Amino acid sequence: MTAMASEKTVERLSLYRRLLLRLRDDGADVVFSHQLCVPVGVTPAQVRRDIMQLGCSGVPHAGYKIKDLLAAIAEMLDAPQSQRAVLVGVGHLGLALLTHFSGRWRWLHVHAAFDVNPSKHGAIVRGCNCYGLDQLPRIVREWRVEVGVITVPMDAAQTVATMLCDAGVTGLLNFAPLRLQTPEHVYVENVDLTTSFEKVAYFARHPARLANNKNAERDAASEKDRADVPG
Amino acid sequence: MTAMASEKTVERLSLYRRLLLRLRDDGADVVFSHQLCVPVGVTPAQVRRDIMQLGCSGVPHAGYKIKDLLAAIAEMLDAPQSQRAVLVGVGHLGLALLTHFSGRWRWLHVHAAFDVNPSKHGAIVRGCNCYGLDQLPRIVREWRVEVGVITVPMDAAQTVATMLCDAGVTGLLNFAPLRLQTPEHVYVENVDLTTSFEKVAYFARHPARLANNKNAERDAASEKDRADVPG
DNA sequence: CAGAAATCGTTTATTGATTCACAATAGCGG
DNA sequence: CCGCTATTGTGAATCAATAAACGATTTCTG
Ligand SMILES: NC(=O)c1ccc[n+]([C@@H]2O[C@H](COP(=O)([O-])OP(=O)(O)OC[C@H]3O[C@@H](n4cnc5c(N)ncnc54)[C@H](O)[C@@H]3O)[C@@H](O)[C@H]2O)c1
Ligand SMILES: NC(=O)c1ccc[n+]([C@@H]2O[C@H](COP(=O)([O-])OP(=O)(O)OC[C@H]3O[C@@H](n4cnc5c(N)ncnc54)[C@H](O)[C@@H]3O)[C@@H](O)[C@H]2O)c1
Repeated sequence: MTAMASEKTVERLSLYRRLLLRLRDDGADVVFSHQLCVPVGVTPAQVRRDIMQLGCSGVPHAGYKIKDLLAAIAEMLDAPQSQRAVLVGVGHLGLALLTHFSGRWRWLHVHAAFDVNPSKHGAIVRGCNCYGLDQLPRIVREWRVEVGVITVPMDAAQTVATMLCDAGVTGLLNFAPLRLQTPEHVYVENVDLTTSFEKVAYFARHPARLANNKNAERDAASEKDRADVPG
Repeated sequence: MTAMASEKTVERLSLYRRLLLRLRDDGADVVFSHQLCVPVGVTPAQVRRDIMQLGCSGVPHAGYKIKDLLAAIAEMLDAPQSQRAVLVGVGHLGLALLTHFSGRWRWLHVHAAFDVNPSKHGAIVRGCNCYGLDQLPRIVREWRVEVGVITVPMDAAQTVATMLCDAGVTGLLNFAPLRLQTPEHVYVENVDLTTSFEKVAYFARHPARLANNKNAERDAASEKDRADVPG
């Protein structure tokens, strides 16, 4: 059915979804491409193209049905049955993530957490226990866990990543400030807060703005997407 | 002197620096482009190009002086004197960030934190106090704070962003799951953990890998950069 | 000292994503 | 029922980022 989406496309779909959910809760049934483009920071054409890739069709003067879009995005992004993740490193950051994400989604469940520190073992948040690292391979294998979240200190990150990959995960969300060496088939998403911080500091100091999602506002406001036929 | 760097370039420079610091601490004096490219996930040519933009020169066969590179990166990324940031929303995530980042850099100081909840007011971490929101405009203005970190719940994020922009910050690091509306001249870096999570889940489910920094390993290993002259 | 090997600097191509442009289409008002 | 307008769908053009290519340069080795 739908072909493989690119990283950028997946990012936008995630944003569209959150926006659509809010619109739906506000009572809207349909939406136009120029409504979606502003908060995501792209042009209406980009939105239409993304929706096309989803396999959805709109109606020229009537827009897209929000229900259809949500269903199509869910089919693309969410696991058909259910998908499990584990988190390793129940420190400041790990605990914040667990608190925030546990039980938030039906289709992606944070199944367990791990830490070397025995004082962290036991129940952490509802539906998620913390174990010693020795339990990791068994639990990941038994529950067919596909996603690993790494929130251990830098020095331990590579070891943990290797354990997770060996145990069979195929996706890693890495918060440690280094690039992990992983097998070819494992997808790694690095959330590098140090880099993000340095980026903001740099651009905050430089008044000349990069294309910073700002141009889209203008585009949508004046709806430049339509051909302004010359002559 | 050095021209404005692109977002991607700044990201790579941040990574180069951390790598170079480790190499230096291990006693190295010089480095080759193919050593830097692997952990950053690019080709040697890209590394050379970045270094060129820094205004540094290497010596064929002898590599680049690590000291020079670090100095050039610091000149590009770090504020000449000192730069201040504030954080708004001392919850799980905010506290994790404060603990991690406070006092970590000479050139970028987390000067203060803010929260609506009075129980959070007072000293949080060494060198960083927490105040009520009413103090925000005054402190940001008086200390010429340039960077604001937003870790409040989604519903409060836009209000906080507006306050910060009005008070004069020119860069925002936003952890709330929405796109902020800000004046033209303010740079916003969104750290969208929900999207990151959904991305990993998606690609973990899809064995066909995207260009995921993996090809660079091969390139560097076999040093394909050199012309393999045909005939 | 000469020739080989490695590495840099830079120009040129490639790639992939985004935007533009506009024909096709459907609602809407008279 | 008929133009009129707003909006979609999509091929072509543009753009930015990356990789390839290769001559120039320097060290190293015999
Ligand atoms: N907290 C932040 O705001 C922040 C910002 C940027 C980067 N990071 C990175 O995120 C990671 C975690 O940061 P943090 O602030 O939560 O650190 P933290 O010290 O609060 O927590 C680390 C946790 O990992 C556990 N741990 C240590 N070694 C382990 C191992 N081998 N296996 C399993 N668990 C182990 C520790 O017991 C601790 O509970 C670090 O790599 C840090 O560089 C954090
Ligand atoms: N914690 C995570 O792992 C995580 C993950 C994804 C996204 N986020 C986002 O990060 C933000 C913070 O998450 P959190 O887990 O730290 O939440 P939290 O509830 O633990 O902390 C929020 C803090 O903000 C304060 N606050 C509320 N309204 C405020 C206002 N108007 N002005 C100043 N302070 C205010 C609260 O008192 C609280 O201390 C949220 O937007 C959340 O969606 C967090």
